[in-house]
Amino acid sequence: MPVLEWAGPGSPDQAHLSRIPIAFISTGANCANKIIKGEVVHKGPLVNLNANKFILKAVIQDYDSSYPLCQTPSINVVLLDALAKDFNQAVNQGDVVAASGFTVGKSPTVQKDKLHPFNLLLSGDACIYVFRQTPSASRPSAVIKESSRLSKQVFKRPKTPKYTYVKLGDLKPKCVVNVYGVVVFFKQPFKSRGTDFCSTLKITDQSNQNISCTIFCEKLEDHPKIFQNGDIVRMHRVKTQFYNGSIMLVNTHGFSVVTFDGTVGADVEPRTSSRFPNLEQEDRRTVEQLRSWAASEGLLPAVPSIPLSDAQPKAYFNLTCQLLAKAPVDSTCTLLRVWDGTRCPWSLLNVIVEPDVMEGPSMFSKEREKLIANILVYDNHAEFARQLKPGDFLRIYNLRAIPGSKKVPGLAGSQSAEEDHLAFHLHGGTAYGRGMRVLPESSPDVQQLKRVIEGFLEREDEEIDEVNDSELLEIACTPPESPSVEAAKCSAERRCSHDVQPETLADLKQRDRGRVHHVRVQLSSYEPHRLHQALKLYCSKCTLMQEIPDDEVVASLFSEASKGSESFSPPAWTASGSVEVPGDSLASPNRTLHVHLSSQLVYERKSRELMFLMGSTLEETCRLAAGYRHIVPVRSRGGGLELLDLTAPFLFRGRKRYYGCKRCSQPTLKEPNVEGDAVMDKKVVAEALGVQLMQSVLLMKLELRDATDTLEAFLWRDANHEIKDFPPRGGRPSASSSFNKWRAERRETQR
DNA sequence: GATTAGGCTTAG
Repeated sequence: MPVLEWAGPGSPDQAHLSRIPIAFISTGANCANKIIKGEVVHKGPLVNLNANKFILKAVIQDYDSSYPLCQTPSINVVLLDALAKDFNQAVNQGDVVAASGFTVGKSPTVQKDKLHPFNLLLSGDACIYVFRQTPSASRPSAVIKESSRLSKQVFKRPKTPKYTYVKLGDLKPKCVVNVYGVVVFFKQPFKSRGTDFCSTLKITDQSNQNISCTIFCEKLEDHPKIFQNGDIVRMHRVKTQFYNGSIMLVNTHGFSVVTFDGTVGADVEPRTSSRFPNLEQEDRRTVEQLRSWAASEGLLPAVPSIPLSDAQPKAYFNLTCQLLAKAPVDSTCTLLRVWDGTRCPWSLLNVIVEPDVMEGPSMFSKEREKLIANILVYDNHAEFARQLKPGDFLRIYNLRAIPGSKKVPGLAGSQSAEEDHLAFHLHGGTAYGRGMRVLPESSPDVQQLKRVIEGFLEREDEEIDEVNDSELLEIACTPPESPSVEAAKCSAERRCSHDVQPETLADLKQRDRGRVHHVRVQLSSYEPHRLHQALKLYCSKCTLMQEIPDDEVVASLFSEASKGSESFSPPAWTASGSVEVPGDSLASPNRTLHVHLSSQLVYERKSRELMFLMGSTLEETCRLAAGYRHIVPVRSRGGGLELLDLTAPFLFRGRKRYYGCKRCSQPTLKEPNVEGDAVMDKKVVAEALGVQLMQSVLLMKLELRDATDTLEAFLWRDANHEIKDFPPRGGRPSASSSFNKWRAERRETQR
């Protein structure tokens, strides 16, 4: 029996089913023709046991406001198979449901969860009715609206549950409550040692009690969205506990939180991930009362953060800024290049990283560089920084300005920071709320920041125009071969010096191919917009151009290759061994990593030169690549070993990856010839493996236009660097595929 | 399926 929607007037307890309060449920009670009704305060994941066998656990809290909230009975509900699947699709946490046709069993978890001593089992003929708050807007497609059983019944829209809030001075131990409070201390969510993220905050209200709260949630979006002290939080279903002699709050089943700006007079805009934040007029009143009380107590800081122009040496401060670019420095440190439109009066530390590891522009105009602060973020924050994108607006908490730092890490390890320079560090750890968060564009502080930045950009544009004009004038006035009066007059053009007559695009297209042309055109578009996306793989043998595969694709090829558990015998020239890698869950069981080394190299004590690796993930391969000169991933197939699909790199060398051409390679597993003093390199390995090595090249596609026609042009040449394990995200394939098409046509016309 | 943290500066 599927999950049925329950909408319209009436309620199931008026039908042939009579409602039984959750408190009365027991194995002795007659539950035939009984219905229970309540709110889903917890919805567990849908677990697939095997083919078409599913289980889902939920907790339903009695839908009866006559109980004090901390005594309202809740019961575990176990749903099986089709019903579990339908429930998973159609019901959300917070929905009100009714259930019939259930059986009652003893709850095996009563000692731990302190919920109802019995649980409900729903399968087969059992039925769940869902009440929808906004039936037209959010009806899930899986929900079947009417059925023979439902059509006879008329249901009543229940009243929205009315929440009561306990003042922080009235908290009693071991109760589940709803509270409001003004934030006086907070930490952004950080990864706990368990499975969840943890938020720590301290709140207060008119009763002048400071109450510590700890929130554990797996998902970041379920955590309170606190931007600064003075923000107001409303929390539903937190439980009170005694710790160190005082009462504190921890979230419990059905927890939800809404945060509001604490500024008197600001809009009462809820910050929440909940689709139905359930905001009543009374909530607005409460927020406004707390705001004016907090203002009178001086709880809202005068400024949310300090601009770069006011940064003082040795001080810790909060910074609101925009991320312009970022780059990993080493495994524990990431560089964030940020600005807030103001200029720090101290000269700032310059951190040098390779341009190709920089995400975002690697250079800015001279004027803008003066406003950019380099921030080194460490440890847990470097990990968080991975998910940031250039353009994001950030608030960085407890940032430290360090004067005259002597050393900076990574590539610049030997680079000494000059005296009197100011370095910005976000140290590891969360002490004093240290951390960062992305602010939404709608936030008033971001709006203010954008105004300052836009003011700078406008001035910069004007200055660039002036610079360009004068540069062009200089070029135009410098006589090339034959100075002409006309060239000197025309200051807005660059001229080339060769003597091929310009022609129109329409004419050019009529001409035979293979000639050199000279055109005067406008650039109407180009791609890619980021240099790293211009990096492609190119086979010099067959001229195939292809995109660097996405890390996700490569990772899936590795995981696919590690699944095969066929028996195999490694080539006779190898020395082999294996390692058991413990799996971290049922879904990822133990794996075996097989390592094959060349016996010859082992004999010559050069075992770190080359390793054939089988059963590893992409991540493990990258990690091992730090300790081996060459790593070749392999898989078992047909009783032997073979290379992975050539979409994946066939060779890892340190952070560099090498790819083979799918068309031109004839992969085989042979021992590379490294006799005597021969040096092993990518070419030796590729040759032994029958792989046609692909080169890395830069390719840009330009869309040219003049009055007569348009034309695609390719700009390409050898890339001066090799492919490293930075993610080639967002590279659009169109440039390489249209390049391939062009080459194919060109070959056709040359025949 | 319980556990996580329980503010209070890194030491680059």
